[in-house]
Amino acid sequence: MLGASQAIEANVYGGAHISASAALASSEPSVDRFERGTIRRIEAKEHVFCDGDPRTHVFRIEEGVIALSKLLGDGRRQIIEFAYPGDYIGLGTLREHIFDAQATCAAKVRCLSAAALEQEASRDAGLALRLYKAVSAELAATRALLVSVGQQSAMERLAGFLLSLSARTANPGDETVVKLPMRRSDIADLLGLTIETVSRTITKLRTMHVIDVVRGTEVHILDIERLTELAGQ
Amino acid sequence: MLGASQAIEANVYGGAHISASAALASSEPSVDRFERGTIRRIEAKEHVFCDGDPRTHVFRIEEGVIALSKLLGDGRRQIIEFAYPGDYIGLGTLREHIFDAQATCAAKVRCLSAAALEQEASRDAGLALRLYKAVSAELAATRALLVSVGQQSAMERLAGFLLSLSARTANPGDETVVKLPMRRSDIADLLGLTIETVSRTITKLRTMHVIDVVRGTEVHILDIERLTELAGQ
DNA sequence: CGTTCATTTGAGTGAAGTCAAACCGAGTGG
DNA sequence: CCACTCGGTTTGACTTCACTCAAATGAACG
Repeated sequence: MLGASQAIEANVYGGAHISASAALASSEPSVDRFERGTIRRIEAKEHVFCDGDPRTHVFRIEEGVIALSKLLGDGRRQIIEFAYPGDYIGLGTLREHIFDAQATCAAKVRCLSAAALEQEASRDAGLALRLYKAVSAELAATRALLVSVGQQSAMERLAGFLLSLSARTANPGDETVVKLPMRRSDIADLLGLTIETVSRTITKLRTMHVIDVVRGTEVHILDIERLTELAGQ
Repeated sequence: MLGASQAIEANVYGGAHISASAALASSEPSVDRFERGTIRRIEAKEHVFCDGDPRTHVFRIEEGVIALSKLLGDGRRQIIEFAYPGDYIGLGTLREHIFDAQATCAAKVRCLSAAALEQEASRDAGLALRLYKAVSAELAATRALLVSVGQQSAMERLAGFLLSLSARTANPGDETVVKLPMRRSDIADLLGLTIETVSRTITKLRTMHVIDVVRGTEVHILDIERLTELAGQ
């Protein structure tokens, strides 16, 4: 059906710890309109929007990574997903955002009017259906993360995270080099662990010669089979 | 806008640990067609569908509770949501189910053709938009559960769960009596805990005189303020 | 070269897990 | 009506994985 739907299914089956909503793009002119919003540049750690802000826009990531997260009163934070280029954030039906969206590194996003999008979708079944599929894919990815956080050990979570990153962002053809465009604290808050546990687990994977880490931000997967085993099912 | 949307928002803001997708019902005749599927009776512990089954139907819960869960190879299980009467399960775009749906107690579901639903939605923007909103509400609920499982202590998770159950299922007017139509193991698998921890935590709440438990399955909330505090933010 | 921020490593603690046994209520059949 | 079973729950004793606190190391930058 849609050109994008295959990419979505691939993501979902990959058991993603990251967003999987790339279904809105379309070649129809009636939709392209929403692809023409202004570009906004975001600094590392800058917010795209905050918990409680009115939901005026939907954003498509053009460059960089945006972390969607919930901050609890005492400083604990859960990251819900990392949104990569092609992903949309801010979809939904609520009038206000209920999460923070913060860049983990310098990024660019395209701003699309939420009201215009919703209005057009109420007339255009094709667009509404793409919205449905985009959110469904995101739901599947969030459920996969929930399974990981609820049931798996630190090692399983981290191995699974690296594999999902690899499947999602590595150059096609070379799945062994994975860039980590976020701090350890972001990974920790995604996986429901602490910075120290993430660091120790990465170290363990290095001493096992399953991965190699270059300058802290680039992971080379040396033994993808072993890594897959370590990720559990 | 839609009559159901208010119910959805109430659920989402309630920080639900349970499903929140009651957006499909409509008074339009073109949609009512999908509300006329056959009723299927489900025994306690019986499956509505299994992980891997072709996704031929969407189901609306009419009675009882259905647990959506993922089973890992070694027996660990994560429950994704409890679906209550009015909720839909089996929505999405994948050709196969990727979760188990199992009754926690005797239940009835209405079976609706997934193909017919999707086909109708590709013509009817209103239906497609309702699908979008239903899945969006479910996404918000799943995210809330992820935050709880990823960041909160056993006590916080259980207190939050009891409150969300109370908001969702207690008789309007008396939010203090909550029926638990599932085993301790189901609660444990939803919250990412063990049976023993769930049991111990319930016992602690009882000795604190925050709740009272009748015959193991009926919780009386004695001090809802204290319970709310214990649930954290 | 010093400052700052992020990461790693170490030592000790604790919340939740495991294993095991006791308890309880609902059926069932003698 | 009681004894027995059976699934589910509770409680107890002990263990462990991940957390906390603290210090050392490393990388980036003016």
